[in-house]
Amino acid sequence: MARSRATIVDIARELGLSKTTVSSALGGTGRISDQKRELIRETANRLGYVTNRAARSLRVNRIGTIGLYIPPVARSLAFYMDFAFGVTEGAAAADYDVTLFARELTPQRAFQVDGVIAIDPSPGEPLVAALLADGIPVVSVGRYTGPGEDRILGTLEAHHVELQTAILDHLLSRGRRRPALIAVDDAISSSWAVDTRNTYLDWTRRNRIEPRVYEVEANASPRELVAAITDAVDNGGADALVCGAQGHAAQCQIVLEGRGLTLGKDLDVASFAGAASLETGNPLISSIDLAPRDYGTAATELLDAVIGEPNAAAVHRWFEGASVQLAE
Amino acid sequence: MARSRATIVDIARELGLSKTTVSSALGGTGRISDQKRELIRETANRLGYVTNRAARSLRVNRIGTIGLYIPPVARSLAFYMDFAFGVTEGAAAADYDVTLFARELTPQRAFQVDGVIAIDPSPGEPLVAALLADGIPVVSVGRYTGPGEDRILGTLEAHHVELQTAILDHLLSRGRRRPALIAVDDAISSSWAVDTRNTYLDWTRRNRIEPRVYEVEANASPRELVAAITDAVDNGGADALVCGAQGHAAQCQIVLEGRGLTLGKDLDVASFAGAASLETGNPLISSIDLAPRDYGTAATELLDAVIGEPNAAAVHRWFEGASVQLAE
DNA sequence: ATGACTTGCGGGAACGTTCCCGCAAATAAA
DNA sequence: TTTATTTGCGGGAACGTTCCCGCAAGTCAT
Repeated sequence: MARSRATIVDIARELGLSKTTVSSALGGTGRISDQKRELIRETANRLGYVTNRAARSLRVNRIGTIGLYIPPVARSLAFYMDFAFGVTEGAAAADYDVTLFARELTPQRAFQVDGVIAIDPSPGEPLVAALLADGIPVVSVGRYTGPGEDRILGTLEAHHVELQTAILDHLLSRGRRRPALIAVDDAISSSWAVDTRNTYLDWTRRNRIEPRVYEVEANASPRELVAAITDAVDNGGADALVCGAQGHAAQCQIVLEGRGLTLGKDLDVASFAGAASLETGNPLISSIDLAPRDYGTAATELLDAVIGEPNAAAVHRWFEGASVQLAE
Repeated sequence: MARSRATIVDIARELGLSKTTVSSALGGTGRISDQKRELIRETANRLGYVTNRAARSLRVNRIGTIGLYIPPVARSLAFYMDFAFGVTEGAAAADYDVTLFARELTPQRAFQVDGVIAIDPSPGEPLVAALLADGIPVVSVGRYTGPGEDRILGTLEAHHVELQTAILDHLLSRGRRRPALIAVDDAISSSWAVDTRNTYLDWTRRNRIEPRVYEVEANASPRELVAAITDAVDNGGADALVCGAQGHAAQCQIVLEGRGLTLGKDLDVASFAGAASLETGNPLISSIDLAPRDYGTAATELLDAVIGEPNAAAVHRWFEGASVQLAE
């Protein structure tokens, strides 16, 4: 297999020391003279030593790995990809590996992690429920509701309501009194989807505006999306389109400009999920940058913290990295 | 931490047997009577036993984990997401975990895997080169060229040339003699990007057709894409648009229909990367379904095979799961 | 009956760490 | 000087598996 690597005893033998000394020198523990510690470190990477995680795990009873669960319904969204890489980044900093959880995992695999991050879990998501039932530390990004929800150790949320309200208020300040919401359909009932809908409805109620909600599937074909847009503009009389799903604002732009309309003048377009390059970079489209990468590392940090004290009370933390880009 | 689980000796004690017996019963090795083997299996999952992978890894000198490397330039493409989940699926079948490799990995982490799958590596991709230099078994999906390329143990490729040629031939059979290629720009020089360009150019040469190549960035803004499409149709006189990047065909459709053109009549649109729901499902758009999920599991199977015999000659394997959907 | 062979199981070492202890030498306090 | 205390290091067990043996009892051929 992989050519056998140098171990801690190889280093010890090389220097005429004991493995205990080498171990504590490398681990930063114990009482070792500074010169000796440095010497050990040098020879360690001279010999190409890399610590055997299996042996360490066995000894310290810690896996050194966190699981990442991404719901199947959303797998095609680029947001989750960036989030995933944010997680690996944060994990590397805290010396964790990240393993991908497919939906159907055997219970076997569930125990090969110190904890898991579940992003946008649907209510009662079976995998999350199973993990909770087994006592695995779980951090939910977005709120989880369902069986075992009281065992969730940490929840990380972005200020969706405030950010989205800021965009709606901005549209209003630009004189748009008939903004329509192009929403993803209810099949995704993550707390984000729920918040989005409620924020819009509450906002219309507060401002005495008639709500216009147009539903499309998360992975809608362009045809369906165009239909929704057309419906909103022609029949609904919308003067602004607010898109829930990533990528939709870009499509709106193409459709509207194809019809000879000018963005920012005839109509406004805004995006609630504009993290990807598609929406950002267009100064005419107000959008929320969820900063998925940072979001991911924040989730890892939270998980690391709650793994540390597994029977503390549930932690709720806000992610402050998201921001809103207002048009003009 | 995780509440301590039953071990193999717990089972042995419970049944008055030795740990050796239990181990071989569970592992399917050794000589054990069938009743006893069954009895052991029963009590194992009665006690909720799950094998400690750290201990096993330590003993058998095998990690039980494969790394998955996805190039940063392409992270936003849904194709890779599906591919990744295909990998986890195949990995689970062969009892591997899958860990995500961020670009900047410490050498430490590189040794915590039995092998890695690199999808669409750019020539000389530093991470792949580093892995190869360290003797880690690497399977490349798409061809890898660059330092250490002779140490690549396996390469998996789809029949891009044949599939793409089939689409181009089909366009020609429909009377389209001026198909334009909307290609991703040269920043992505994976073998796929190279093949795509060459296939198109070779095909135009063979058929004595003037090539029309329009470059956009992989993550082009809609504005840039629209510009390229407009350019191709208005200035280039294209009668068909062939899209290299995923999602672009869908945008083409919107733009063209927005201009009052009818797909399949006034103009044809085809996609070389139509795996996502955006392109498929539209019978008017010819497209290649790369079957990313199956592609991923095939890659895992290949990796598993080459890990088995690390000093065999390099294996090249064709992925047969991709298919082409022709319009009409 | 005697020998050869098979079946069913157990003892014990080893994988590479970490961590609890112990112990000598050096230093500080008395 | 004597007595504490600190500093620097090493011995050895333990984590949970797997795997090489060995050994008794049973089966079969001679």
